[in-house]
Amino acid sequence: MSETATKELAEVRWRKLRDLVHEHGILRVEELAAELGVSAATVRRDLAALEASGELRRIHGGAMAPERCAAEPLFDDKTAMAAPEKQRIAEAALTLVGPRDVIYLDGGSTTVALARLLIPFKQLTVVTNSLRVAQVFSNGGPRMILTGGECRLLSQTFVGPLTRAVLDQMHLDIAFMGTIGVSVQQGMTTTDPAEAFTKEQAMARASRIVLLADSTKFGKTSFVRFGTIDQISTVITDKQMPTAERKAFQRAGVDTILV
Amino acid sequence: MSETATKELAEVRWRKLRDLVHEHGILRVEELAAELGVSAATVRRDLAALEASGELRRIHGGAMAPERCAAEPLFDDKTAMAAPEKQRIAEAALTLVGPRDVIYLDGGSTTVALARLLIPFKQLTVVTNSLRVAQVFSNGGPRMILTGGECRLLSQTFVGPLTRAVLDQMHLDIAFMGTIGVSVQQGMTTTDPAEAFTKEQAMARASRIVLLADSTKFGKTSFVRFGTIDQISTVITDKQMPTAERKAFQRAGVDTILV
DNA sequence: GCATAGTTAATCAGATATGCGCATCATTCG
DNA sequence: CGAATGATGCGCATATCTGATTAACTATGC
Repeated sequence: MSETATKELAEVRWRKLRDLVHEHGILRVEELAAELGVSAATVRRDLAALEASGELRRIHGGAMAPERCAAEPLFDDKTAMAAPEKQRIAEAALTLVGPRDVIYLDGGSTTVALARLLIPFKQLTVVTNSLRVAQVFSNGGPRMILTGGECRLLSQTFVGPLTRAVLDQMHLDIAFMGTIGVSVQQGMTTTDPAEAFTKEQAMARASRIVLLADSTKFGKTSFVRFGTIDQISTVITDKQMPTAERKAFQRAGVDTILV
Repeated sequence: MSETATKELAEVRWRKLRDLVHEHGILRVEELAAELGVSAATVRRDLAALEASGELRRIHGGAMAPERCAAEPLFDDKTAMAAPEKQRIAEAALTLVGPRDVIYLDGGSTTVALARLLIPFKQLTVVTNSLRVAQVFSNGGPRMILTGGECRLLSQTFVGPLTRAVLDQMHLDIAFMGTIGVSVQQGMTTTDPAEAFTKEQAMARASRIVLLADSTKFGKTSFVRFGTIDQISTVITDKQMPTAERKAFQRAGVDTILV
């Protein structure tokens, strides 16, 4: 309630911070510190808070506006440097695939890693809505079927009602799904309704649903739900998966593979 | 107050890297290092990360854009063959497109050339069954809808019955078609029945059908017919088009554009 | 088939950024 | 007035990034 104008309130600084990052797209910590007249430590604390509420994205040395990375062909919310976990998750996923299965590969960098491992298995049939996955197989590999639909640039996937017409006609042995967030209460969530619709279509056609999600995805909730955890047959993640979530998944009867 | 004294953030460098590779198609590590002002080791690390997320492909000595790395010999041979004519044909085709049209781009190198010209026209809707066309627009461009279907490696297109479900639901202002051969007697022919089926589906939905074919295609006949010349509204070709065919097309009421 | 040149992966050292604990300062409330 | 609460800044330990060096690998020529 007090109006001491000597030092601006934290809320005011946060607002400025949001605007600065929004305007410049990308800024380093020291620039923000100089602009706001506070120390780098404070800026880091602020950035941590704002990242937790999803208003920006922290990167080494600074911060980025989330819509800036949306404009770029970044199709994963996390930095590409988190690759080793994704690679191990993909390798574990490979063991679930039978030699002549029909499998679905959702969009996301983890499924791209899996796709690369699948190139030698020519007897497989891979259904996907991901342009990146299609590129992986464009030199040869399994039989590939693309769902079609409208291209969503951010995720490099084809989504929307048109997808349904294709997916309706097929049966899938395993659907390997990615997600933005997954939690016990909210299930699996993603940012785009059309994306969620297409994910639902694929999962509805699959005998088994396997969620590929590194541990940072757990407890997160995005905008649109596309499934609940009891739909999941198996989840493959890394050892940093929170213990609480782990127990909840066990209770829900979900096989959990930690890599 | 802006100074370039501080080193740019890694994210900025990645963005430049993506743009450079997409622009040049293929680049050496040392060229990238010089352009970005960092060491070759850093470039290699960046390339590894970007490859892991499928945004480019590494090759010995450098990196390639994904749309060029799928070096299907036949497809690229066709690209190299008569490239200047194809470019001029594409430029002529561009003049037929209205600002908010819904157009179909068939597979083939000429349609890829046209697609490149269409990138600035964000208000267009482009429907295609060509992976190459999809890759052209993957960094932004018109609204893009991919038909889906089974991937035919040789032509890098998606074909077959599944395509029908998607195409059935839409209307196209102009369908820009490629072909293997076209003759007055046999009409337009191609090598693959599934490919032909998909071409028929697209043409059936289009108000106008524009054939993009360099002069070497005339008089040739391939395996499967997918249309007759009286279905064609306009044909765009080069000045070496045989005179006999030219007259026959005129008699059939086909507009002929020679470039 | 071997040798050579060029390229890459692995490793280490230096620089920079980050997270955490603690001290300081301001504000609030008893 | 004094203690409690909370925000801020500083210093240090840790983590991450970058560049250089070297060994292993690959492609090409002979």
